[in-house]
Order: sequence, then C-alpha cells, then structure tokens
Amino acid sequence: MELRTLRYFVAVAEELHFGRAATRLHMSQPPLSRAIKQLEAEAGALLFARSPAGVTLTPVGAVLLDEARALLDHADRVRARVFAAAGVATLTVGILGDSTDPGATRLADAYRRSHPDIDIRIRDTDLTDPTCGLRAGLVDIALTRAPFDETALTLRELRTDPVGVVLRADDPLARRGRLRRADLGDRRWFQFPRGTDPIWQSYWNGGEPREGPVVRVVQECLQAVLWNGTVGLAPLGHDLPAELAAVPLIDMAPSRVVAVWNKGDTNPLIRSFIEIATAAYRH
Amino acid sequence: MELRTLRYFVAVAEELHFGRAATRLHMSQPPLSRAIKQLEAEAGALLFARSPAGVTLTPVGAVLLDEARALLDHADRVRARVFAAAGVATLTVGILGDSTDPGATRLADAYRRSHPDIDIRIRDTDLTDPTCGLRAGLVDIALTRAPFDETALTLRELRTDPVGVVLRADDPLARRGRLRRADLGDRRWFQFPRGTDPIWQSYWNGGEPREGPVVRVVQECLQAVLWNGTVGLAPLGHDLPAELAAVPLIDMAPSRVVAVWNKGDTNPLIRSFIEIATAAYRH
DNA sequence: CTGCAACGATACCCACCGGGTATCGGCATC
DNA sequence: GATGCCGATACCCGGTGGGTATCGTTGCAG
Repeated sequence: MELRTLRYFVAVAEELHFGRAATRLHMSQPPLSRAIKQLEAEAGALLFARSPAGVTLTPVGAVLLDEARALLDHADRVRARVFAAAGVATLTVGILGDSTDPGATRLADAYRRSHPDIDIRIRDTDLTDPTCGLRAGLVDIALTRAPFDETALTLRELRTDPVGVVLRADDPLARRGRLRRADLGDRRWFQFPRGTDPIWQSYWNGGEPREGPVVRVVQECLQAVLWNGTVGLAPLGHDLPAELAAVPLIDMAPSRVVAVWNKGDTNPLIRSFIEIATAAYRH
Repeated sequence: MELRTLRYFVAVAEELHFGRAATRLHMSQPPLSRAIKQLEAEAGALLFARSPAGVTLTPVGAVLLDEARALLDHADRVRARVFAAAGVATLTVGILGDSTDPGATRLADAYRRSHPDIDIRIRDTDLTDPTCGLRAGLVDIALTRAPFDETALTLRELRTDPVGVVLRADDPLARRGRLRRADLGDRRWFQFPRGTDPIWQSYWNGGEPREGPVVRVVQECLQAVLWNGTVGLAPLGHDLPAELAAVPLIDMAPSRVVAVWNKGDTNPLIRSFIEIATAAYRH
C-alpha cells in the first residue's frame, strides 16, 4: 500500500468512473484499472462494484476512502512541515511574454493561497525562447506554448487554443470567417532570430520555411503585420487593436498551453505547482 | 514521497548506520544510500550528516523522523481497519514436521498478540515436501528449511543452523568432536520418496547421490540410524534419544530456516507475518 | 608512516513494474 | 442486431528499484 496507489483509489472513488479518473490523474485507463485491482488484492476485498450501470463503492471501499483521504492529508502536512524545516522558499516561473491569460491569474492566486510561505519569482521572456530559459536553469518551470524541442523536458498540457491569422482590418481576407493556410498565398511571415528552436519557428510559420521580418516580442509581431503586410499567426481569444483582425485557420493544429520543467528536476515545489496549475486551467 | 521511502529513512535514522539499516530492511547498502539521497533531493535538504565519526540526523532529518513515524503508524492503522472491514481472517501456515523450535513459539505468540482477530491454521507436513504444500496452494506460507527449488517462490531467511551427522551412540565416530563428509565412508544414507525435490534430497545426502532406506518423517530417520546403521544429517541443537549422538560436520553448508511464500501472492497477511517472523527469530 | 579495516558513495547491470497502445467483451440503447 | 460506452485484457517498452563490485576517505594499529 503506497501513497500513489491511494491517490489513484481516491480519484476513482470520487469520479466513480475509471476513464474520467484516469484523465484527472493524467494517465490512461488500463494501468489505473490494474492498480486498483492490485490494491483490491492487497486489501483482500473488492473496493468497487463494477456494474453496467456504473461504478459504486463497496462497504470496504467506503471505509478505505475515508481512511485514504485522511492519510493523504496527513502526508501533505508532513511534506509541508519538512519543506518549512528545510527552508525551501523559492520557485522561479518563466512566462512567455504574451501569457497574460485568466488561467495564469487563477494559478497565481491559488498557489499563493496554498503555499503562502513560498516566494514565487516570475521571469518574463520574449518569444525567442519557448522554454523561457528552462534549459539554462534560469527558471524552475515555464508556462509557455508548445510545440518545441522536448528532449530532456517534461510537459503538462494545460489548455489548447485554436490558432488564427492576424491581418490588417482592411485586408480583404479579414472579412472571411475562416481560412486555410493556402489562402494566404505568398505573403511574408515573420521570423524569429537565428538560433530559435526550429520546431517552434516552423509552427508559427504554418509548418513551412518562410521569409520575412525578424521579431522578438508580441508588439513587434503586431507592428510587422500593420506595416509590412506580414502574416502573423496567433492563438485566438486575445484582444487586438482595432486596426487588426484575427481569422481562424482551420488547417492548423491548435496551440497547446503547457507547463514544462526539466526532466528529473528534483525541486520539491514543482509537483505541487503542476497540480495547482492543472486545476487552475481546468476552470 | 512514498511510504516505502519513509520506512527506509526511519530505519537509517534509528540505526544511524547505512549498512545496519540495510540489513534490517533486508536489502543491500547501495540502493538504500540512493533512496535516501533521492528523498533528500525531494525534501530540498540533507537529512543526515555523514561524517567519518558516523551518521547523525540533521535538524530537518529530526523533523522528518517524527513526522514519518507518525505517518507510518497512521498507515498501519489504515491497513488494519481495511483488513477488519474486509473480514480478512485466515492465514494457513505450513510447518515442516520437525520445526518445533523456540523461534516458532515466539512467532506464534507475537503474531497472536498483534493480530488477535486473525485465525491461524497450521498444517504440519512430513519431510517429503520441503515447501509444505505451498505450490499446491495448501498453505499461504511455509516455515521450513532451505535448500529446495525456489522457482516462483520468495524466501526470507530466519536463521541458520550448523548441520551434523546423527549416529548410534556406540558408533566409533560418535566420539569425534567434528567430522567431514568423507569420514563417513560408504555408509548408506537415507532417501526421500520418488518425486521429492532433488535439491532438497541432494542436500540431506551431503551433496551427492546415495542409496539407502526411504524415510518420510523424523521418527523414521532416527529409526533408520538405529536399525540400519544409516547415516542421517540433521540440524544441530535438537534433543536426541540417549542411543543416538550428533557430531558437527564441518564441510556442510549450514541449514537455513526460512519463511517461504508463492512469489506474487497477494494475500495481505503475508507481509506482516514475515515481519513478525523475522523479529521473532532475531530473538 | 604505512597498511588495514570500516563505511558510505559510485559505477554498472538486470529484472520487474508502472506507464503506454490496441483490442476485447458485456451490456444498454436505439 | 448494429452501435457506443466502459472496464478488462493482452502486450510492449523504458525507468527504476533491486543487485554486485569497487572506490575514496578516514581513523587506527603496528
């Protein structure tokens, strides 16, 4: 009986649905079913009654649910006390320049509420490094947008946004309700500086190599659209100045807002930050 | 932070010695060192001060020791309550015919004290199956003697006994203080019935194929020595009738008293039984 | 001062297990 | 009786938790 298994059990007991519990636990359903089965073997009794009508707790399962919640709470308190004793105090979060979305606000509030003693340091970065200095060790965790080179990193998807093209409001295409990449013809696309992650560069160029002005921050992108007739891709849902318009692109993979950290990073604050971030972005 | 890791930590904190803690945990020292190191990384602080003079707890380690003990106690209570709710009630223990040693008595007492609600059923077996019917599912756990075929079984060594040869008291060799197998010349050795585990058979024949009368229980072995001049090996320390004498054999691997259970057996009572057995045999 | 013993750390290997995907089977609904 | 839902099963793979062998440091004995 390990704490991880009990967390799985509580998730299933609360959802009363293996598939949903697996989603909540960020895993797939089969290993979750197996883990519960093993726990049942260890307990010597079935914990859930599986019927076509749905999953329900058995009496033994109900006992374990109470006990497991109490034990997991206890474990959380242990962790908090050890961190306090260890003086763990700082978490540096990297944020991509344009990431001022409501999820991030909820996240900041929720984190401050649950970890009042932890000092969060924010490092705001431009668009040229999608990992916000993660590889260089400048931040512990980054709130950013995929895709980019993921080697030696671990990602947790928080949300997806449809992607659209940003045009001058007086552009003929701006009246169209939706566009395909091919509709944009041979317009110029803005570029990131040399050395930028190629996967990231390619994504914002609609998946192909392009030419155009070099940009570093969101403001420069908007200026490039206004002044150069450059095509700019952007996740939809942001406010734009009146001179610009955004039209959904229906043949672009949606943009994934993710939390990223260095694979194997042992910073003890990362895990709980991720949990809170996931919850905050789930609304 | 998992319960297993905390058990490791508590063991080291109590022994203040990695090697001894590893022995107590029935593992080797390197993986224990590594587990503690990982726990320290997770906690964000060193838990032990390693100095040539010895290992001591750091202040953070002292905090965790208190917390970990409380959490592990809590986990034990959870387990007990779930077992009670599940109505887990019976453990069948196989005992080799001759295993009436003081360790088994202490074990029985200790187990009854800590698990008063569990019904222990004893199955006494003859010498022909060293696993006491474990493979056939007749028992959950066997207290027996190695060596035997261990495939698909898990062993926990409880004690070792030197092995000696049992002779008629009037045998010339009986006056010798110690013997080697070669000293026994071409005497006959008793055999177990056809189908007996070959490793087991070979061990009690001094490591070689032999011939002699077939025996099934201890009493038959003794009779075979008295009446046939057969050589009989036996762990030392047991009482013998006055007509028989035991002489240590210095070139025999000692006999290992072990607890055995089927690998992967999910019976929830096995683990705690093993822990209690280990403690009982340690005096 | 020079073996030597003690002991934790390191290097490296292997089996197992906790993840994954693909698919099945049973049941309900239409 | 086709279809869709959902938990179970089968099977695969990489990481991790075990193992052994050995090292480096330190204290001690001769």
